Amino acid sequence: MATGGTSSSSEEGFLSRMALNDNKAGMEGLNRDKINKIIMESSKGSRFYENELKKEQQVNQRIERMMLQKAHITEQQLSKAQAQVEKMTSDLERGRDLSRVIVHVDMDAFYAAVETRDCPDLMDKPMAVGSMSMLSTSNYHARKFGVRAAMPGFIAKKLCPNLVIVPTNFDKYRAVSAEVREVFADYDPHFLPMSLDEAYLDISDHLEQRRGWPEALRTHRLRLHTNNTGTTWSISLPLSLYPSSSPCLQDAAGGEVEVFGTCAEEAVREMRFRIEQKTSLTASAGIAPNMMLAKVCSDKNKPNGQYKLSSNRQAVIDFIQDLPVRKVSGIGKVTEKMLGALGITSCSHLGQEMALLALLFSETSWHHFLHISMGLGSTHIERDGERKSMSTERTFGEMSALKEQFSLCRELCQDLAQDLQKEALKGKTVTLKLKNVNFEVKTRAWTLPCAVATTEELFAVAKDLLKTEIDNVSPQPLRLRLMGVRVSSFASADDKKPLQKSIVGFLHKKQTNSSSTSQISHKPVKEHLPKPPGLTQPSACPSLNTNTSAETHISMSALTASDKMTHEPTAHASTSSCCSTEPESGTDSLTCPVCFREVNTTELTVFNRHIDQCLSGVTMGQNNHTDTELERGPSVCEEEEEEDEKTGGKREEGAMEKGRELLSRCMLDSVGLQLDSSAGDHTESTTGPALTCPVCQETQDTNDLTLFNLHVDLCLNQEVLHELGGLAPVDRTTHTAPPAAHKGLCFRDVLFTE
DNA sequence: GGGGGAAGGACCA
DNA sequence: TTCCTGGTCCTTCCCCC
Repeated sequence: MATGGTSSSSEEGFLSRMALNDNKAGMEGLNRDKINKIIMESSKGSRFYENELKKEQQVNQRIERMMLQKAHITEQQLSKAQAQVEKMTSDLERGRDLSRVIVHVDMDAFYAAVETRDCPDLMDKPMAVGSMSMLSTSNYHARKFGVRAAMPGFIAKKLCPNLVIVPTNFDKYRAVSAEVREVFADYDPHFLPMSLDEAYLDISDHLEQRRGWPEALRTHRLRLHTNNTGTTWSISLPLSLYPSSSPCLQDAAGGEVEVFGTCAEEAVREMRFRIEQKTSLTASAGIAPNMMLAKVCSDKNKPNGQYKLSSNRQAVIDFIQDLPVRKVSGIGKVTEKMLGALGITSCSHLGQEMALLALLFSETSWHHFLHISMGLGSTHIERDGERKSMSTERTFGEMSALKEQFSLCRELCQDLAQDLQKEALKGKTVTLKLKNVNFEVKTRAWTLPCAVATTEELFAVAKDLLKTEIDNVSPQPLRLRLMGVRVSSFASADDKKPLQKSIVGFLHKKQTNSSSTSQISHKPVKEHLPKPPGLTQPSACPSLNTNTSAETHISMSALTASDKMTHEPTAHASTSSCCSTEPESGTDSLTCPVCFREVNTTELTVFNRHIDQCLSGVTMGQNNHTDTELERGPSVCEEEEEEDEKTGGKREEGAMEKGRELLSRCMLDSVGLQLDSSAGDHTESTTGPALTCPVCQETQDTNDLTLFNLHVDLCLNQEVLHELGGLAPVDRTTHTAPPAAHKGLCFRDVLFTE
């Protein structure tokens, strides 16, 4: 039921949001009114409906603000914007590239088609793949009833009582997708898959080669297929579905063959033919000079069809003229509605109102609109760069019990940790996503100074974020219907490189450390530095390895933590001189990884003592190192020191304590890493002083680093388990870190076991 | 005022 | 009775420097 005060006009508006989106192949000419009535009746009064109503109102408010803004635009502003648009238009026009042949291939009703292929009984029935909660796709029979992807199954059933709902089988779809991709690769080895059933290809190079191909290379034989019931049938479709200039011939064995031509349309027709031969599934394709247009074109003759847009400017402009904005990828229901409020429904309108759009929308948005209105898009297909985030989430019936919530949280962290491990990723930002029973979504994120990846590390952060949310609604229970955990801010490729074999490398004289300088110096210094520990971070750096001993020190990505704490200061030390290509020579000093100062000694014993003092805080009175110093490094350190003198050195000691602790912990990571790398080389590792465990502080009766590592692992695990009980996110209003168990960490003996 | 993190939302398949 | 999942990008807000 609509909330009080809901006017009929807002319901009308709401209907546009909830109503059938028939912007999909196979859904033209439906009885929209009848379908929408059923959808509304099924949805009204539900929490989902209420939430949609709320979102609709927010969009309406956005539109109102926009219209108000529009009313205040002066002629002068408009003409200025017009000049700006015109300049940009001519710049873009000059750069227009019509030389590439881009193809967008989309499998027809993919999941449904796979299921139908494997169960021909479904052939003539309306069917959908998914569940009563949600459908992934539907076949063309079902679409005639208004049943489509992203529709709940129970509503679909009301629209089409005879609908057969088949559960999803992603393993099967992945296998078929792999077969399809094998065909794609023959036309563009660098094709860009967008999902299991969709890809972009640049076939320009293929066409170049194809022109010189003999007919035999362009001839494909029709094959017989056998389905899983043992029935054999010819999968050759009527040739009319493959309109071609080339004849259908018979080969020597009497089988039918198809000869394809050399032009783009023929190449794509051949590709679709081969996909169909290989998988018994049909695909549709669009051929155009860029990705944006190819995507629109692939929808033109769906299903089992293709459309080519000529590579000349006028053809592109003509094609764009009457294209509804909603057909363009990237323009969804909200943008469509906002543009609609300005009277813009087609791409030609978009072009006409560009000056207005430049004043009402952000630069990114109106630039995007301008590209669309000119029919411009990317002509360079490149695979996505590095992954930006990884997440897992789960929807369930109402969950209010704390125990269940924390247990699920841990499960999600575990799943995510496994996924991260598969791709050897570690990230610094952990985000908890919660959707309550009213469909309100909240995300709560925390960024750590070190990259994390294990279940315990993720859970340590996620559970604190969850706890905070639970506390916020207390004494009411947190009534959830979805929970998710995401990790982002992955360590960059640079960070992953083993810049330094061990922390000892860092302690070498600066001139010996040119490699790390060259790796890092091109980036702004600040980017590489950890946030001031204890100032904005939640809890003890969970990058403490909590893995089992087998994996504790070998993780490559663990380098990120050590990089942050060991390489960066080095980079820092060299940053001051990085502009000079001349390495500093003749320096008889070592740089302290804690205070970043140069210690005038090359004696490790003396230097060790200095580090110990820095870490234990004994020298605080003399040093007054602050977290800010830790962040900025030596060049700023001195200025701060002067400032400190002026301000009487009043700094937050608690924060400093945290900073030292955090630093110590992150350095422990480095130590672990070093130990492990040395552990692989026993000839080097079995000499040296007795080893003192940096966690329990006890001297171990062994020189064997493998054994010693095992001991440290055990101690660390215990330490972390202890900590997991007491982590609390930082109070963002006061910016103080939560208390965490601090141990005066002395890892000198471990550091210098060379 | 700019940079950057957090939060939320749009959009896609 | 019942409305997904996993990802990217963008905008807005706020804090800090």
